[in-house]
Amino acid sequence: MTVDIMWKKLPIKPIEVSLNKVLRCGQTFRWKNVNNTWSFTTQDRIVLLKQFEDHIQYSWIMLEGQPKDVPHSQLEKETTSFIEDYFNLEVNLESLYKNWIKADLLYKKKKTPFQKFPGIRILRQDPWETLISFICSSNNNVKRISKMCDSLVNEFGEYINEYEGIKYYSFPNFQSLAKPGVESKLRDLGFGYRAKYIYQTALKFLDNEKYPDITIEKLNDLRLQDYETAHDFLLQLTGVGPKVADCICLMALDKHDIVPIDTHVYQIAVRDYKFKGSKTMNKQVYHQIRVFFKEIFGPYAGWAQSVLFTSDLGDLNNGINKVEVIKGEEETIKVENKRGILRTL
DNA sequence: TCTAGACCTGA
DNA sequence: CAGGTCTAG
Repeated sequence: MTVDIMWKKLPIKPIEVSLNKVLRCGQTFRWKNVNNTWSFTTQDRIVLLKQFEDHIQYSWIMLEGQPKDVPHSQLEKETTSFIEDYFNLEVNLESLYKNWIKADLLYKKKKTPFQKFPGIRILRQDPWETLISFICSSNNNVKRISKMCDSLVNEFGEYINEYEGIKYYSFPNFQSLAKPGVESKLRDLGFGYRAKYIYQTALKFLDNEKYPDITIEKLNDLRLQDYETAHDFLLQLTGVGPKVADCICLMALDKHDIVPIDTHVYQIAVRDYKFKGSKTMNKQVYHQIRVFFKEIFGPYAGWAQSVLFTSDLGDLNNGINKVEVIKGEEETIKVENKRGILRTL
């Protein structure tokens, strides 16, 4: 059975969103690049994206066996809404970059990463998915995190449909991950000690007796709460420390000013912004650096940080999500790897 | 309260 | 060593 795909256009330039960077810089681990088309699943469809010079083409494939009586125009509207929401398109990135460049040039003599890496924005991802993905990220690398997220949807998600010979599944809900045996299954899949974290966290959402306060509704509601409330809530969950909590705050809960401090960002602060380094990374230093970056870059400091992080990352093409590439058309991103002295935080 | 070590796995 | 967290003392 062949599926008809109708492509639609959104007038967005690469300077506002660079899919190749945004979808591979360690915010999301689940987009696949199949023959130069990006693909992702929501709960009820596969979303497809393709970037061009002055627009992005998008399409979708519905959950298999869906009733056909929903008008095409409505499905299109839903898909557009998802894209606008997921990519935070109401935020004008170009004007943010202008301010960041101005601020950054006070610290840099020549070009800043913002001039070399346009189009990097923070996504507005689903809180539950972001929570589980970033539990996987602890002491881990992008390639393996991507592989783990792929295992997660294939093993525990619901089947959506097929595209280009690949079967797509939705991201599993907490009920699926709280079932008996999930932990050992995750161990078998190579999750290591994170298997326990994920299972325990899912259990807390399931067990309304012991944890009446921990529900998906409350998690989603954190978008409307202040940062401290959100941060404290997340710290209750197993496998979530200050760094992972901040990633979730920034990438799912609309806390645009929060800069997650990891080994990388710490080094950037010391190396490029003359932050007075301390030997150990404790809670106090963590807080100091976050305030430090917020003072430099302002209310969207978390967004700015992702540009710095990506420019420092070097090879973005290291994930497993690149499925197949048309010969000779691969976009190569050349970056000198500036990683200096090492991580003795 | 705060600081070292252990912790899964794969490159 | 990888975008850390948990635990004991």
